[in-house]
Amino acid sequence: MLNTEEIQFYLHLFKGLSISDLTGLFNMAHTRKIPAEGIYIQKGAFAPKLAFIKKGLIRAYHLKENGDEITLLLRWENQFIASHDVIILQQPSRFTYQAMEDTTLLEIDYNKAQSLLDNNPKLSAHRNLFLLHMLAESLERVESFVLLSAGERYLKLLKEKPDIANRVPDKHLATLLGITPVSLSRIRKRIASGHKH
Amino acid sequence: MLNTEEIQFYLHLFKGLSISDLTGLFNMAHTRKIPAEGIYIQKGAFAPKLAFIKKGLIRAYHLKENGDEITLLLRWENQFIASHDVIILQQPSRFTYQAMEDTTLLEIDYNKAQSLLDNNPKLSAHRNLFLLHMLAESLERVESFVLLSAGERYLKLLKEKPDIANRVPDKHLATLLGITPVSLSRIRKRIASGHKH
DNA sequence: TATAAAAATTAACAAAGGATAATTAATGCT
DNA sequence: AGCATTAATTATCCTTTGTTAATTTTTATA
Repeated sequence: MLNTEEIQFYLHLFKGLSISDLTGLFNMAHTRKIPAEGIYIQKGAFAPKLAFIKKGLIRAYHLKENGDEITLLLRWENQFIASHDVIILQQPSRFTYQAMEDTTLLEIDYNKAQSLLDNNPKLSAHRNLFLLHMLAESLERVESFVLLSAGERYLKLLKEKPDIANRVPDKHLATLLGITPVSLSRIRKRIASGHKH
Repeated sequence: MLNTEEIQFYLHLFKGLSISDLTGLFNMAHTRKIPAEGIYIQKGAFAPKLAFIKKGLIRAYHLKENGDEITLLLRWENQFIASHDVIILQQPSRFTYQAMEDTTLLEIDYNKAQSLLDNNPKLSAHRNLFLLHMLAESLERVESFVLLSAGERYLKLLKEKPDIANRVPDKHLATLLGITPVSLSRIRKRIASGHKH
């Protein structure tokens, strides 16, 4: 299922884990391909699945009554993606998860993975590190809303993920930053004209 | 160190844990009292400590160049408090943690706790649940910035923690919500005058 | 390449928010 | 209780953002 190159890659990514630790996980994983614009998790879905993004980009969005979409989350290659409603809150997903590009996932049943991780201290320790990392990410995003202006949040996003602007329409970046597409367009204009923010 | 009533309380709080699981943790914990206005973690501090708030309220804030304070976090009784800079990012705390009331903490050395948890699967599983819970909390706060207006965020805060308004000055609630105290005052006026949002 | 569709920009106006300062209210302290 | 300090509100003015709609640009596709 995995070739030598991939094994090397994952051993490096999950450093500290042995090949046998990894193979247990990979044996219960399967590859899933989502075409661009395809839906990975439908709003209302309740299947506890966790996926590693090998390639591509997934967007989670909320659908407003008037039909407008608000993007809550973008996840890309080498990140994990899951509905936190399903996994953490154990409720149907309030959001829809859509591929923005042709996307390849390594998908795993969360409950099965759980029991495997629970019985392997080394894997448990890694899960712990991953959770801490995701918590830090989320806290940093909260900070950006409290401490930064919309323009500063936009610049920060571009700095941290420069290719995002070529992979996701600005209108989705705008709602991700908590503003409207029109407002982001004005911010971009201000930035382009050398203005401070 | 703990009386029967407290043991009952903690067994219920950390349900699924045995008394022996708990005592191991409590034996390495010590009580710390912070008077109102006192500092728990100074900006720049690097001590890896984790505390359970038995009583009181802690505020984490950022100090701007002009002297203004921006509140990032409020934590109260029966919640854990730690500098995520120190614990997760392993860097000196960028924020100051200050008690808003006379506060009683059960404090533990994070590194010592870690090794104890690492060697006890039941405790590890609980740590995992706590991390998931904190992640959910943080994600929900991100959602509130993306999906709600400032007024809606304020009403949501009051609904989830009604006594907060009597325990923390509005100016701190304002910056916690990402707005200025003046703006919160206007929002309160709009709400009082029966307006929508 | 031509055409249709979607995205981005711009405009105009209204609403909300930020900055500053003055005023009023609440709180703390001796 | 009286006084000083701090918090909250209000006012003014200016900036930013939201809303809607028109226009331009880009992208996708026949």
